[in-house]
Amino acid sequence: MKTRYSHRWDLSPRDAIALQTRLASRVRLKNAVRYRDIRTIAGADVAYSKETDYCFAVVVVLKFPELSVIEEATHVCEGPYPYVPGLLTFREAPPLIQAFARIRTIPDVMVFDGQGIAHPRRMGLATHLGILFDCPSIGCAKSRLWGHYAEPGKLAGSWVALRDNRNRTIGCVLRTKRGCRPVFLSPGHNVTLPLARKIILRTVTHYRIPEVTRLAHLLANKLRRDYQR
DNA sequence: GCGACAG
DNA sequence: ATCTTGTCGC
Repeated sequence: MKTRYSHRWDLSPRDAIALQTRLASRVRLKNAVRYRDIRTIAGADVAYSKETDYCFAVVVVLKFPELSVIEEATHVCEGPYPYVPGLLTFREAPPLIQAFARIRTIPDVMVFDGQGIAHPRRMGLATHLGILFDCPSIGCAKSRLWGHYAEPGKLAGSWVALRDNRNRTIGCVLRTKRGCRPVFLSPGHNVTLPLARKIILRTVTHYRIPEVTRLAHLLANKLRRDYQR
């Protein structure tokens, strides 16, 4: 699978921010897919090596809602963009795009370990890649980057809205498992928050993290191990 | 100046 | 995110 649009990634933080602001106008927050038509879902993640400066990207495609693995693809590269809050996309998208290039199944939805529109410029990793691939996408982060919220209920499945400074809903804080910290869900591109929540809840099995990104995360760590170390 | 800050 | 084994608790 290849991106429909592309641009440079070696931008200075200042230019990267300007690009995010420009791209933000392209986000579409309506459903481009119906829940009952979802047959495949992709999860992506990147692992890093502290000493070698290498990064290991993984994309896994699962059958939905069965969650059986259909395809896996990886990409290893060196010298990723540094981590800068708000610019995670510039660090993870380049290797992920290469991994996606090795996937032959075009997924109905993509899920990323990071934010969607719950971002200072509404351009988190999931939104940015959703736009470049022109594919419905969801951001499922383990912690907050942007927005305010009240603690969600204690029971699995309970959630509260995540809102920005102007009190607009930009996502939700979802308790996927009782006794566990919640996850931060936000629409990436071409999906509404209700649909994103429905999809993610159907993708959570025995862990706090939905299977798609959890599997990608495990595979990325395995790739780093098997590589050399 | 101080606190916040996806992975 | 990364460096890391055992271990406290349900």
